[in-house]
Amino acid sequence: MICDEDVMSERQSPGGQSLLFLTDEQLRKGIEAMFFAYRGFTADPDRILNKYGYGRAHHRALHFISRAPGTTVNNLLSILGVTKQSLNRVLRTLIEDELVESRVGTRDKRERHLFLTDNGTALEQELSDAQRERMRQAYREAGPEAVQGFRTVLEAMMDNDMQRHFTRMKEGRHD
Amino acid sequence: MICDEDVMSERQSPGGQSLLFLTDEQLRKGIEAMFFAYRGFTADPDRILNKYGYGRAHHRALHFISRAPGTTVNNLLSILGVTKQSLNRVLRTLIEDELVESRVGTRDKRERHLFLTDNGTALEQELSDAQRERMRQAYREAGPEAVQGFRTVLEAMMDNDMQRHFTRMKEGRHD
DNA sequence: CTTGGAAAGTCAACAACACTGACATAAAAC
DNA sequence: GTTTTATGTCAGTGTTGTTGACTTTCCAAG
Repeated sequence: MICDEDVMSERQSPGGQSLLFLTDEQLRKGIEAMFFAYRGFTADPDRILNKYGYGRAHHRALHFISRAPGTTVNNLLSILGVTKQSLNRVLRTLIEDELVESRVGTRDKRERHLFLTDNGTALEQELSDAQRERMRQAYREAGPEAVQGFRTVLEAMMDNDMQRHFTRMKEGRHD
Repeated sequence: MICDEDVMSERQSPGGQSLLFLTDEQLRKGIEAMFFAYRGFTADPDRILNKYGYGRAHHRALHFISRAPGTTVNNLLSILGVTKQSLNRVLRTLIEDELVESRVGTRDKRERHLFLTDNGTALEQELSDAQRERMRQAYREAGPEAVQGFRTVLEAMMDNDMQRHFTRMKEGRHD
């Protein structure tokens, strides 16, 4: 599929550290791969969401509430990187449809803590199952070393803020 | 950053082929990495596009016309995976603004072949430079093996149609 | 206790970008 | 000569994002 010279020209410097010679062509291929892959990445959930009359924004909210149950609206805002008005529109419909529950904070009553209801959990599962299945397939095809590299490059591609969120997520911290 | 056990559980079967044990947790991390990374991937071009009053759709059109000069509208449609109405809105403004030139086909006069003008090439360069710089940075940080893996997983994540387009693109075929 | 400011929610207006459906024109294909 | 293909266009709609203005709630500092 992808031959070595296709991906990267590499030379060994005297000091032992490897210098990379990345041509514009090789970088452009990476860009296109990212574009096409993201389409695949979202295709399955999009189909399911459409079935229920929801959009990608609903998926994202469900995903991160599922990952960090009890998260506040503000925390979700900073993870998703949208305005509160935009998030609020989505949250409102999810709460109205009883997929998400908003509980007033005990320590700070201004804050709303978000949880998935049983229905919410069910939809999140359906979406997640589809997306994970595609991921699992890709991982299986590519093999373990490829997956390691995949994750490493993706992490290096994030903004600092996103890296922070990603790391906190990995560590199970979501306060 | 990412420890081995974090990414994938691997066992060596007697036959020598490695079996992968992918937990939902590991797959979810991959999903989140993809989400955050794509934001970083588009952040720089988005800033530039905003400056000129264009959007992501204009970038995509410019990119693929630059990659496949003389491509037809139909080809572009199938690459981008949008409706002709959606693409047409974008193309019209790019042609009006003299970033893209549309030439009637010689062999088949129904077809329009698309080319970047000098101005179009300039903007495409500006966008591409920013995106390639981020890509280069990520590749450098991650190292050559990681890049190989990155590309392999991305390709496995694409739909078949997208894989076809991607392969044709790689081979420089765009007829 | 009062007040400043943070957190959350709401309303209105708007823009980008996707969609569907219908229709028009030109040219190739049969 | 009819049909199909490629392209373009008009109108309407929906999701998701934006800004700006405003209110309510409530913690915390003075």
